[in-house]
Amino acid sequence: MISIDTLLAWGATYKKIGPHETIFREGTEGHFYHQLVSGSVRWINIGDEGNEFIQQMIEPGESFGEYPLFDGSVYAGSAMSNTESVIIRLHKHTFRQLLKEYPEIHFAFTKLFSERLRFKSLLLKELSCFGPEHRISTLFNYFKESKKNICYQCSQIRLTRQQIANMTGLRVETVIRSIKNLQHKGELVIDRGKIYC
Amino acid sequence: MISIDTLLAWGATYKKIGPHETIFREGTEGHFYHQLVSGSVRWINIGDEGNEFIQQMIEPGESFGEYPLFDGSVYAGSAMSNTESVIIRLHKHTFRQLLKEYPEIHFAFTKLFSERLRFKSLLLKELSCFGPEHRISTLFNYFKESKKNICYQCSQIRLTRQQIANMTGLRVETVIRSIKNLQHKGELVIDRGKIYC
DNA sequence: CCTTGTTTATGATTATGATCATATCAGACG
DNA sequence: CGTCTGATATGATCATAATCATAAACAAGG
Repeated sequence: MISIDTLLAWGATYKKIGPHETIFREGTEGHFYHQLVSGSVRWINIGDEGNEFIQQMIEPGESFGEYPLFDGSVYAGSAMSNTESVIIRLHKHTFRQLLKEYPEIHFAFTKLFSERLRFKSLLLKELSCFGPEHRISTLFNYFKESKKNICYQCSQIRLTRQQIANMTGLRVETVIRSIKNLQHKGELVIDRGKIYC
Repeated sequence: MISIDTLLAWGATYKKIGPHETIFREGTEGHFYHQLVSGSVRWINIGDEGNEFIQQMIEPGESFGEYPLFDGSVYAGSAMSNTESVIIRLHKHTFRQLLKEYPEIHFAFTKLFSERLRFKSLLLKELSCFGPEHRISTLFNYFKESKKNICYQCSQIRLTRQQIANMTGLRVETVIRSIKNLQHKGELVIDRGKIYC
């Protein structure tokens, strides 16, 4: 979102994260702007029986955990690393100063929020109105258009079926069976378990 | 969101809307900033068999349909009036000029977006991880805290069971039965069909 | 090449919310 | 006051995804 140079100039610091580590926890106060430099992070909620809902998979260059910086409330979800990762952090106060200094960066954030709201609205509509196959199909289309969680050369979905389940409110088995059905309908291709669409 | 005076000074115009009218339609281009002055509007998606998902009930003073103003894409849902309403509109271009002129208004919008993202994240978590009673209970708690869709004197929920169903991805009958259960558990009170919590 | 752990796959059974069918209630209005 | 309409209520049945159980495939590492 923000160039590394700008962040460093404003006093941001790097932080190295091991695999399967918690970066921040739902319900706690947030004092930092976070941006992923390398690796992979997921932003999740955890239900009663430890079941996970993935709100977003964060890819290098993307920011995460921003709500507290704008509305002053606590984190709405937890951030966990999938692999060894590097993040860059900036203090909340400095971040807000930076936005005031650079209105164009502020507008970029409003645009980002707009797109995220759009995606969450889409997902809500899906979870509420449609069955498994439709949900998965819509999710894949979104990945394709936004070039997220997908290899942009070979169109391979870079998520496990468990992760897809955790993004659509379904169980692994249902995802596996639904994807099979979508293959039979010719909507996608499965080769050695890998999904291409 | 923005004071009527400011809006008028920048050339906004009033528009009167009859009951059950469409203000804008999902998938079409958006050229206006909309703010509800009086009446009631809902922002919805419509599924395959005409079933409705209510993304938001808009109350006087609130703005709606802003995504296209920021990310340049089409409307993510349709806006329909529930009752006779009055809205005030400002051209997209003028709106963006206004934001540049008043950074504090821009920050107010970022905050609003933050809160909306927070709510949508919460709902997604609910739809994905929890059953009917939990969903409804969480929704009511949100109404209580945010003072939305609730009479702030008597705590009466100002929504029909059908509308609650359309916000939680459930059917009316399920909502009716779940609310009954919540009453038995003492989580709320039902009097002549009205829900108090 | 074999071993180990994770991911994908598939069948059988079950539980839950959707659906269908009807009935009752509350409020508005002439 | 009766009439009408939209909302709430309740029982019976059904369909679908969850759950449980188990197996096969694949990737990584020595």
